[in-house]
Amino acid sequence: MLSLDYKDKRPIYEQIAEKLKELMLLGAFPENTRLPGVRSLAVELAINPNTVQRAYAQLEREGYIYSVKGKGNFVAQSGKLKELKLAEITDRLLDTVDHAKKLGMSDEEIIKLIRQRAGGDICDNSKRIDEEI
Amino acid sequence: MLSLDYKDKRPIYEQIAEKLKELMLLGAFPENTRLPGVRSLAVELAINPNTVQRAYAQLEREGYIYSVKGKGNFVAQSGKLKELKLAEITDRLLDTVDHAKKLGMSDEEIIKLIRQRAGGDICDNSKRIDEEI
Amino acid sequence: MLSLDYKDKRPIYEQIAEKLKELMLLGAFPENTRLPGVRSLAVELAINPNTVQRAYAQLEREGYIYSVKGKGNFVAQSGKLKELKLAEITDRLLDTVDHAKKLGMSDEEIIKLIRQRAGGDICDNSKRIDEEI
Amino acid sequence: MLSLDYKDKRPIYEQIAEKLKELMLLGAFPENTRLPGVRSLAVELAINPNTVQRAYAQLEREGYIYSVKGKGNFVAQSGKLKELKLAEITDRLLDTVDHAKKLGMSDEEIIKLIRQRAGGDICDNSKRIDEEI
DNA sequence: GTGGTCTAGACCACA
DNA sequence: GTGGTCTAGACCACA
Repeated sequence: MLSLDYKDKRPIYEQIAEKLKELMLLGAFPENTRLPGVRSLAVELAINPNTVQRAYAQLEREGYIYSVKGKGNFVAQSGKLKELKLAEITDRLLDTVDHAKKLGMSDEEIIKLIRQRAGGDICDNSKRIDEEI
Repeated sequence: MLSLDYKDKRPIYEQIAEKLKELMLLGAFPENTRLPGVRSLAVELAINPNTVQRAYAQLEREGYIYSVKGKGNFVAQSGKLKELKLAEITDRLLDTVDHAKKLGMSDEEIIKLIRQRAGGDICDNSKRIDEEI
Repeated sequence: MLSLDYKDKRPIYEQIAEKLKELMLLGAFPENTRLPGVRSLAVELAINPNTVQRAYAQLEREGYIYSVKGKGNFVAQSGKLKELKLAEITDRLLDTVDHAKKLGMSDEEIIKLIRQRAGGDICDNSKRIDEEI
Repeated sequence: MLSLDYKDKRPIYEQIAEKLKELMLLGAFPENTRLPGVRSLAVELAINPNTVQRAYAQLEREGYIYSVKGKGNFVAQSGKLKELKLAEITDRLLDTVDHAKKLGMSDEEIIKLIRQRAGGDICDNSKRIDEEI
């Protein structure tokens, strides 16, 4: 279910959190689904339970899951997840765009780069772009 | 000239390297300018010379500067810097775009988000695509 | 397991890296084998842990090993090692051949020298070319 | 006449020695030619006279030049130079070949690599090579 | 325990 | 003076 990459520089607990986050944001679990228990996941991944616990703690702190004492950890409401997903993506986009701009790149140059990378050239029927800015 | 953030998770040497990188990529120094000496920068930042040394070593490995024994550390050719700048930006863009796509977003949705953030909304003749989020 | 040469001009960390590189390229370790810990190797070689750390850091940068925080340093995939080995050898060959050519030697003269050194003399139907030296 | 590369990791005095060596080995100077004076070469290269002196000292130690007190430094006999040239090249070749062999490569594989690099394939009219070894 | 970072202080080669 | 290397010793995050 989850695969770890020990060559990855990020700590194991963060990789687990990240992977679970992705699965939840992609809608892989219905809301309120119970996640695998700390111990069973630890066994499955052949790692220390503390490490799994740490991953779950982080996910809870960020609002992706909620824990019920003695019951387990559960996936948050799907409304909440959608909100987190949008925030996650826009935050990262903003960061990257800000960085590119700080180095002197314009919005249109950035978009051009994305288009080149994507291979497609969908919006090329628009009028000369720069005159509108 | 440089400021350190001790709350930052990243190691000091990396912060220094990062900041200097930015300055160089922005063209803040003419090529072949001598950077502050290992010891003098250490005094200025109130840190150990070894830490500065480490930052400089990393910058040299990455091609941003070259060091001359007994003379100092010098900014690389501006041609080389431009090349590194483009690589740096596109790498980061790719990462972000990949991440957004992994979460189920299309190229056009990504571009739309950037446009919204930028304030402009040029390519709005495309169909509505945001309903999915 | 490793021996240091203090008469050698090269820094200790580089000697260590070099020796380990050789062992790995020769296939002395299965892939993913754990290398000796930073501290234990330091004790064994009677040097400072930082120096070992530096050697390991360089090997990691060059792709020979990967390090896992809290676990240790591990030998890279043997596929990766083979690739590095070929690169290492051809780089060095190129350098040497370039140097010999810069001093006015032809490819065939170079090959002849290697054959002489190797003991064999297979391609001796070529014209005499050594008169120039 | 001589150009320095400050990005080169080797010390300046070694670069000078190397360049002069090359010129002499290529026969650029008649034997017993007087080399430029320490001070004048230092001025020309905009470096410290000590550095030039060091280069000359090394060349003398290796037999490429001889110095006459109060007169200057002179190119060695061309017989001596030829001998040094051959030694220089074969030494380096031996080193490289030994290294490649230590990593498990055969003489013929090495020669093949050189041929590939050279682009030419001169000796291919010989019979199957491996059966002769 | 293990690697990663940092400090304080030293010595060396080079310029 | 300047960068490069090394030591001794400390602290932290992670497992």
